[in-house]
Amino acid sequence: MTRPPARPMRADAVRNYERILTAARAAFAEQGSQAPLDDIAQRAGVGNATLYRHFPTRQALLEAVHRDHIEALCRQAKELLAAPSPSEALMSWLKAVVAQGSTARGLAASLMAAIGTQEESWCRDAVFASASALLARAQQAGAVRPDVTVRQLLKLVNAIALATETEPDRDEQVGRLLDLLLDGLRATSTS
Amino acid sequence: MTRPPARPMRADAVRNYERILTAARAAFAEQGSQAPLDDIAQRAGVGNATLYRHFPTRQALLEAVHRDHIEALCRQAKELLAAPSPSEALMSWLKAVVAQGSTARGLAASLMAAIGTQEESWCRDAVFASASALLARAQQAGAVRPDVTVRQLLKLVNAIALATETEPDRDEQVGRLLDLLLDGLRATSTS
DNA sequence: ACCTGAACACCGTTCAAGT
DNA sequence: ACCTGAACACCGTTCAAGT
Repeated sequence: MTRPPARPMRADAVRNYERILTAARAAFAEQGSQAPLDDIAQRAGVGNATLYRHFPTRQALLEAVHRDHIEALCRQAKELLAAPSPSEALMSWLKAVVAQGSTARGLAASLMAAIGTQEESWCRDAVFASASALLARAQQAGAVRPDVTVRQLLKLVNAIALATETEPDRDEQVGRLLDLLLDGLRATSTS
Repeated sequence: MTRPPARPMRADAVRNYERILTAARAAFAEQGSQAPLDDIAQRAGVGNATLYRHFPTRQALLEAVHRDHIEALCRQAKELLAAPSPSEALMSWLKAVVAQGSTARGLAASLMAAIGTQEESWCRDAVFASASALLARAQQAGAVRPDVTVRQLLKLVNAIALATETEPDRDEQVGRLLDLLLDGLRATSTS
């Protein structure tokens, strides 16, 4: 239900939808993913109930805001599936995931929440699909432990993104932590 | 300031202090670390302002509630410093940290918040001291990468605890994720 | 000194009334 | 259909008044 405009939408509704997204993007960037929804509505120049009408939950709003980023990640995953080295492809993608999560404040929290949820989540499904394909290929190539699940992998990667969100030297930190994790993922050469 | 009773405390104040702790422990266990403070005050049979008087912030209350657990972890760290294998000592301790974080709901979040904070935190100092000693010993023994910092280590470990907090098969998950991390921490034998 | 309930502020959610 | 502001509920924080 956080999918596109569905079908026919009144012109003012479309405009409000877009304005809310723009306002939310700015608010999340400035104040983090806990930014007050009333603030966002006010920035967008709409009533608070209108925000709620378009986005029933905060999670829905977060996913919509980060939709471009997530779609970019999915596209990148698709390209990487054609890369020569399955393990390097997976590694590259995970780095991109954390990079996105670090750049776009709130994306990490958004993903983490989506991973955990039981409910319908377009965001989770998309990310899971991308990660699954890359992981499976790396495992079939014998480059990554066969007992690692997509869920575990994403949880860990997002945990890193979360853990470093407020760090002063974010980029440096992310690189090192991710290297640690990726080393742990490697299948031991001696079976 | 989350330290012990300081100095002379009126009898009823001491009793209230204890009752709040007991109530908070139960509330955090049932509802997680976001349990309403008003609920806790009501359970304890005190005014909400009394809770606030004893514990100025939620963080202070969380630390006080988990004080026993944290002290247990510190004691264990001290013992493990005398263990024959520095690397196994570190590994054991980290497992204990996650186990505590998983058992006592809210502890993981509490620690994570403490690690990140700039402010005075008895909790953070104690855990940092324990972790530092064990990590340094393992690094000096050449068993763990020399470029891993205490901060990174604790962030990762707590991220695992956080990431698995709501998992159905928690114990299983924790074990596997921690193994992955610990493998990554190992110094490569070929220098 | 310490406790208390009430007041205040803030924010999410719902609803009756508008167009 | 969709929008709106106001109402309501919830919770954290502060304060004036009590003992």
